[in-house]
Amino acid sequence: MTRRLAEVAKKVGVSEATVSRVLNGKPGVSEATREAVLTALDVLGYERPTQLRGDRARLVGLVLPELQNPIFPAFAEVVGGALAQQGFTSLLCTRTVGGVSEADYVDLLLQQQVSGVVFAGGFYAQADAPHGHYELIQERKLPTVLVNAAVDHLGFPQVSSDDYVAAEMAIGHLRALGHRRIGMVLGPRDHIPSRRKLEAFMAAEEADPGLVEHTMFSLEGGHAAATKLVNSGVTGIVCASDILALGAIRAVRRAGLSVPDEVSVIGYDDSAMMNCTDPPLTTVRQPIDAMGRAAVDMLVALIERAVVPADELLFEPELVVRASTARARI
Amino acid sequence: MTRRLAEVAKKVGVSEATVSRVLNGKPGVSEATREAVLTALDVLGYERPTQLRGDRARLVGLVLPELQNPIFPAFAEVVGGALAQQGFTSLLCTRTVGGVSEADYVDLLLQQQVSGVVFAGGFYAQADAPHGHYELIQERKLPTVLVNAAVDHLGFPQVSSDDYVAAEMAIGHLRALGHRRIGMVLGPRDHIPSRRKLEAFMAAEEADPGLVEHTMFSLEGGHAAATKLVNSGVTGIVCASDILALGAIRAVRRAGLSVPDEVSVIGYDDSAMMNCTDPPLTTVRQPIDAMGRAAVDMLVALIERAVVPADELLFEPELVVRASTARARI
DNA sequence: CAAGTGCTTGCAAATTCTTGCGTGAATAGG
DNA sequence: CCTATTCACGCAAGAATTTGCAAGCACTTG
Repeated sequence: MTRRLAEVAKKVGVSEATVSRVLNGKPGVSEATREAVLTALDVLGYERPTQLRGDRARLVGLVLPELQNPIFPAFAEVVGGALAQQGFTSLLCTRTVGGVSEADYVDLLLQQQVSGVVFAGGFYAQADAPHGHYELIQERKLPTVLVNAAVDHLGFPQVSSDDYVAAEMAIGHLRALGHRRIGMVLGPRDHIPSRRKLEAFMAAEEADPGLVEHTMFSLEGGHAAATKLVNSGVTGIVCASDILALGAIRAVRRAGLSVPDEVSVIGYDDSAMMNCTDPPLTTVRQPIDAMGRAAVDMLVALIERAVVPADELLFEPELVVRASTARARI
Repeated sequence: MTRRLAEVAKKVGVSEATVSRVLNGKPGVSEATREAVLTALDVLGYERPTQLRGDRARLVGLVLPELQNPIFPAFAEVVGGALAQQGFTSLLCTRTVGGVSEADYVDLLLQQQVSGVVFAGGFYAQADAPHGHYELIQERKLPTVLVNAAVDHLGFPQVSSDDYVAAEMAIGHLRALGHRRIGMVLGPRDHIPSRRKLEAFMAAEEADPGLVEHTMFSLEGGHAAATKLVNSGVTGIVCASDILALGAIRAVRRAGLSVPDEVSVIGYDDSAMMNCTDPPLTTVRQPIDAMGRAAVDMLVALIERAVVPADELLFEPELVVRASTARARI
């Protein structure tokens, strides 16, 4: 009935093929014909068929594990801003304790016909967590980018900061200050970024596997883990997040020691306000600005059907020396 | 008999399936057909069965102005958790600098058929900001709850912490410590919670209107405002947010003075990590846990068609004395 | 608890658009 | 005047999208 392209073709007296070529800017159409088609297109008010995902919603899901650690809100702001610039709207999905799981959010996002998803700090980073929902995403060919180290077999493009180098920097900084007995507070054992940091730790000279503690990413976790390390006599503690580091500082003080005079503490992330803490926290900064932007660029490329290799893009972290680290006493 | 969806389908000359797809924003419908269906829907005054609307998505929008101030992520966690317990999923919408406005998010949420919306710190709190999108919500009768003081005429139920009392507490605390020259750093002039705090300030003894500064809610804003106040010789500064207070502390130190020995600073919110700052911040806590839960309860009641008065539920804040305030020197 | 109503959704058919290939016309060169 | 080359264009295969059918699901009703 409404053979729209065919109608235009008939009006101009050419074949559908020619009209199609004009619409797509393909060569092989004479200037006169092209113009005639263009005019008819205009007159008949032709609208190109909606390129489904591209034009429909322009929604992108951003899935985060929590909002307590300020790095995640900060990352959300970067990604949200970058997406907005490209004409996308971001939907922030945060796992809640008693409630919505990552898989639930994936279902939701698929149902809402989002154009793509950015995951940060999700289950993909934990070897023992369920990964079924990621397969679902792959089946549906939904453009997806992961932020920070993931388990191996997923095959999504990734944007990460280099955990190995970050741990090296932190340990190197402490060793340069004369620390020899250095402890590490990491996330769960199956957490890939923590594993990478552990590798760097084990590669360092005089590394003592007994001085590595695994815990949850919370202030209390950092406190508990650091208490054990302090009891083992460390003079320097490298933490896998700033929150852990704040917990560690509290633990050191509870033990009657001073930071940084007796024990140095290094965080990771450089989240907001870490320069307002007591003492201002020495930490390894994740370049979240660059990472967020890169993740969005990749995602948009995927959405536009470009071929993006499922590689991991590694970003170099940066040591930010403040006042929670000092020369070793002894 | 009254196959309502079928009726629309017949009128447009398509199948029920197509109408259903349009109603649910599913892909696979041409733009022309979609428009035709939408028109017919409008003409025939189709209303989707009430149950489907509530049951299908169980989505609630949570609209926040930013994520830099940790009070907003914290609030998002509370509300998200409370909603999850009630079987709702929250969609976090954050205004981004160059990008998506509050009105855009309202459009989006309406289009996504959310069951309700919670606004916190939105344009409703600013007298001079555009309010058109709130009217749109009222027209559509979308259940909505506002958090913290709003301009008068909107008529949504509200959950607020009592700004007047909060300011009284802060000022009372400083006066009890012997401070007489007290300054105040507030948000924009048209910001209702700031106005309420100003009222309390003006009602206090010896209040000097010259010691009130209005600024943006950012560390830099607090810094700038506090610098002026310090130059005016205040010994105590009451700030309208913790972030402003951190900026104020920085300003006091830049002026070569000490907090709290020479100038006392009080924040507002008691956001996370304010006990880790240097010095630990004395602040007035918003009971966000109770507020968030109350907001969700109200919203759920609204969604279930209960009658909820469009009142303002006032929550009592709480003074948390840490180490950024001390007895006045002189 | 079966039957019915109203809506949603998987699947396959129908429609619409894209593209490789070949034809024929116009032009140029021999 | 004949042949080679180029170029626009249509044909038709095939890729992609839209649409209806009918099964299925959630809920109500007899």
